[in-house]
Amino acid sequence: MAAHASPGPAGTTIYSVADAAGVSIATVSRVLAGSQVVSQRTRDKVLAAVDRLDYTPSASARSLAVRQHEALGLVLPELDGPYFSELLMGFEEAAADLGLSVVLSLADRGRGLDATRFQRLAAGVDGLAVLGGIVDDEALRRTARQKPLLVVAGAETPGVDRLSAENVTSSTELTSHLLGTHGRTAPVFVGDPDIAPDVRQRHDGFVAALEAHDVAVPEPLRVGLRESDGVAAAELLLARHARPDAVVCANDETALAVLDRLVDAGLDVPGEVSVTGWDDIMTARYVRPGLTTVRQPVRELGALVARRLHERITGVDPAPQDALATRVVLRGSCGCPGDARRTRP
Amino acid sequence: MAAHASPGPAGTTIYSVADAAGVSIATVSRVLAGSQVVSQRTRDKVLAAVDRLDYTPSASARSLAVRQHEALGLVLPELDGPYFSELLMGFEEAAADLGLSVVLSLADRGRGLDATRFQRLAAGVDGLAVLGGIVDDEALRRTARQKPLLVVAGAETPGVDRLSAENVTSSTELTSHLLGTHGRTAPVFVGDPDIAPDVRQRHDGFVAALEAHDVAVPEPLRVGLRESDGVAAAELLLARHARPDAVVCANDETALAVLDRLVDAGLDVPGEVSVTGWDDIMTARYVRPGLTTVRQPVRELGALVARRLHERITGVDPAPQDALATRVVLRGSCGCPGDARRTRP
DNA sequence: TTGTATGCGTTATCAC
DNA sequence: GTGATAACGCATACAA
Repeated sequence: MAAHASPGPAGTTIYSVADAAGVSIATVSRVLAGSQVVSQRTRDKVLAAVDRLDYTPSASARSLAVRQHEALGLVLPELDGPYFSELLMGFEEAAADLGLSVVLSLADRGRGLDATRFQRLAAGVDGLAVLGGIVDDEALRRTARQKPLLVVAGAETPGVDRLSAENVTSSTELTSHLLGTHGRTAPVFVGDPDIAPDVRQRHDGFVAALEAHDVAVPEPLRVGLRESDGVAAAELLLARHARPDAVVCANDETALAVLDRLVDAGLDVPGEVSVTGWDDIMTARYVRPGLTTVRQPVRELGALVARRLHERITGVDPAPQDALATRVVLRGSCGCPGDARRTRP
Repeated sequence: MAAHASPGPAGTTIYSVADAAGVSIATVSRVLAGSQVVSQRTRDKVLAAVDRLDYTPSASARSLAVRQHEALGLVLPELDGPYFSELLMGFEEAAADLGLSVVLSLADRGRGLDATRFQRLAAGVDGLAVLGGIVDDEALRRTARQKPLLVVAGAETPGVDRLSAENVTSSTELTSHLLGTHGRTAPVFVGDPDIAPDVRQRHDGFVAALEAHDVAVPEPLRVGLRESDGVAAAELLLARHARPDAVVCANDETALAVLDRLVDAGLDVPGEVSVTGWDDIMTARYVRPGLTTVRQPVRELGALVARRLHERITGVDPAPQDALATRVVLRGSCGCPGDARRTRP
């Protein structure tokens, strides 16, 4: 065990330092701000005092004075899986490079983030990014009127900017690959388009491909995005009289579970049925057959979001930005010559 | 596209509200604080004004006044893999429940977090948690003197509290299982004990088991914790004249890579060689044979850290806390009847 | 029940 | 080059 909260130099303020150095607080402030006008001699005195007293300026006092929090907010769903980690990493790194700290808020799956917490978060930052579908539109618009706000991978909302990775086109490409190259004729989409704008767009792309190939569009299997949802979907699929010959899943977690459950039930993947995912998480490379999926530049997206926020905060007019390009990654689960070895990122 | 930074009700302060409601700022403050002394009539007037003006109190002004940031800091390495996500989730959730926000700082792998950023972070929170091995001891001690600081899964540092999951005992248990149940005689440890206190403790447990079984203790294979490090380790192992019959890896990422590479090279796992990991990440359940590993209550750890920090901030004397218990998860890769189906969490 | 006045720790605008 | 001093926006002790 160790020292409890401490009597230490806790109450050290700019006044203490000024006293100790025999100067005014203005001078201390100047020195700490790196102003060039102060003489070398004074500077040294001040720095010595700062060091001796172990002084750190109060962040809130500073924020209050400069009218800036020098912080960015980020609202994410409970993050498991690499998607959110990556997004967060990209965001944090970019923010740090800009000298901004990031305050993070995680929403409970399902419930979303309540307006109060959201507002409190917004109050402590200069701008914030919110993953699509977590905060309701009304709260979003209200906040957007107060400070820079960006919705990531979300639905279009009047009055609020957004940024995301491309979905529709690559989903069409992926599905067409299944229909064309692998001659699939009865594909099904696993995922609930209403659960998230991403999923909706992926479904849209799926539908577009089917229509282009004159294939009847089946109702999507509306399940969530977790492993357990994939298992449930697989059971449903297995119970059907007419089984699909291709399962296009909304993300890798569900796809992996489906793949696994199907193989388990004795089906030949990709012989009888193709399975695809979305995200290209680590496990996608390790399973056999390797999971065909779509890779998104998630980290870059996170970084871009932070930089864009900063631009808006500093008043720079941000250049219009298209959705970030994604890439279909072909492995064995769709029917491609599943290289036994996996494709490295 | 949407509204740029906005002329909106940005400069709305408690004074505006007071004016609009025809009361003093003290009353506004009271209403917002939920004080019961104010009359219903006034309360309504104020609330109406707040709503009409879309007022949100300034976080920094409030912090300055109450001398509290109502925020917790968390310093993590760049988080990939579920370990950090889980820790973060547990931490954030507990913090949110306590009404605290969390500001996150990610350290570049290797370099650690520079003292300046660390200090800036510390200045904006009431207490912070740091993952072991990221910030140097000196900076740690200095900060610990100023405000509650907790090191998670770190080395013992005089004057700094810490909290972690159990490592040594479960590592001994795991290794003994290899030596006893599976009759292994030439195990090797993959991981650098100097890279992190966790790894050191796992190695310590490994060594203890060998000594208890009168097995010569080999030099550990000092590599990092990423997949690529595991690949490198596997190559090294494969090149040896005398190959080990058990590979105890410091975490799952490296273990999976080792497992994969070994199987690839034609070795029989677990016939010729056992492979084990640590963490029980998702992929561990999906590979064949399933990866034997150790599961840590990471999320609980994160939550515990946040609560403990809060206790110390509020002056509660925290009860002494042992390391959190971990659990060995036996799957196929050690030689156990690798249930083809995986063990669910 | 409500209002007045002061302090919180900085930054920044003036003078000197 | 340096020092008073006024904001910054809120909480709160004290009066009324």
